[in-house]
Amino acid sequence: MLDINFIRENTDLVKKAVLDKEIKLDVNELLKLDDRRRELLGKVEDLRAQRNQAAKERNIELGKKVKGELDGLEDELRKVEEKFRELMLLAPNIPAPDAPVGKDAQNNEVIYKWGNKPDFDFEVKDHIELGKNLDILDLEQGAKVSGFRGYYLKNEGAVLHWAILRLAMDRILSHGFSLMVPPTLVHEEVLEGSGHFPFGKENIYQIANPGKLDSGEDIKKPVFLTGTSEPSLLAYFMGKTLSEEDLPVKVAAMTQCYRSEVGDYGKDTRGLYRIHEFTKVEQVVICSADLDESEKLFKEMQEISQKILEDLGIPYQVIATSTGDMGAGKYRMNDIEAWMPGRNKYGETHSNSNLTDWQARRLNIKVRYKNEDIKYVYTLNNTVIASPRILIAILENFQQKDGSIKIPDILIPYTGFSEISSKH
RNA sequence: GGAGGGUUGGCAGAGUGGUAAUGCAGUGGUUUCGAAAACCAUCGGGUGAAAGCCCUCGUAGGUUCAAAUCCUACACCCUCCGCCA
Repeated sequence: MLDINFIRENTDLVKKAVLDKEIKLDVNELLKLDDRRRELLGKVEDLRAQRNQAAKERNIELGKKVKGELDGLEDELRKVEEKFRELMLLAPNIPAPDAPVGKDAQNNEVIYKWGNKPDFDFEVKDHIELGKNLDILDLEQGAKVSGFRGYYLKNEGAVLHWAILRLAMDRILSHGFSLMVPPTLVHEEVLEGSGHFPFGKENIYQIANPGKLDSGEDIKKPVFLTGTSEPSLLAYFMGKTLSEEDLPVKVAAMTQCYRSEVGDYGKDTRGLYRIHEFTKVEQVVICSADLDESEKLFKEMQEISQKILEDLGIPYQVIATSTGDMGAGKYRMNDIEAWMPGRNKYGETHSNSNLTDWQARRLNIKVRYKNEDIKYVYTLNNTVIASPRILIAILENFQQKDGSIKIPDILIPYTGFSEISSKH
């Protein structure tokens, strides 16, 4: 969410952001609605002041007269405010001045490359074939049990999954992030707060049977499965005013993530790349309302993710996402793409975002400074590791001629084995 | 499954129909070599240059000229009994 005063004073900037991010919002309509809202609010507050005065004076006659005028206006105000809020939820954050402008991923810019792509002197297999041959991945049974995009990891495959997640957990703990186990079933306002609603609503699963009340009545408030732990980590702080010395808040969680992928029919239909549920270690930072500090923390998180890939020995590139690809709430977003030989291209494995105060306004998270100033905090979030997608890169980059997989040294303490070869 | 009690600012806590006491903590200041103590101011949110005005007593409805207070529904917390692990 943006400050309505900011929208009034920087209308052109907001209109440009709406255009660059391809948001369906008529800024003029929003401003007109705000005019009407202010007008009504003024009248209503005036009448309320009269009513309060009448009550103080026990002036029942005046009170009755005021009530008559107030009822209709309050009703209209409620309707106008509801519509106003709807449009406000669509107003996008202003992207960073150096973010590439463009409507989609075509306009993303590669800003950094690391590592040498492996040079195979044999025919490269993809993770599907490797996984099947080594008996560590079963997509057929996954589909039978869970439907399209279902999977089983087995044997060393399952161990490898948890090994890399444990490595990621150790990394964030050593960087001073505190661990949470947050809900993955959340209410609508949590996803609205993070900005996943209304924009990405179709990618979120809703629970069909949210349960019953003590009285035996069905629960009516909808419940959703989160696609990342970011919303619930942030929502822990919603409605709170933090103290300056509490910042920056650095929290992280490892949760199962659920995505319906309804907007991506026919995309990446094979293997572990695009699946309905996966496990992710995610980090969230809440910091002072200071752009420089948030950019510093953004960089810090970026380095944690890059270092993990470097320690694993996986070639990658860092992408500055374009305005159209970054999402409405974001000021800046960098993706990391890991080299995936089976696809013969880079595939997105990480995403790091700075949302400045856009989420904080929705979630009402503030900071009180020593001098008593109160401001909305800035929020950031970053992928530390997401598995099994990252396994694609590991299996495919470290495959050997005989079809075995060499495990990166850094992972051996977590796996307990240094290679996966077919012996089942 | 049954029976009670409760929810008011960061915390404690008054307020049972007339528009939110008070204390502690916090912040700024006076004093001090410095601190403590004391004293003064400030001390829920919004708007505003300020005065002021509006909002706010778990949430949502309702009754009333007027609701923290009365009514209805719901949420959450606590205690006890039962059951289960």
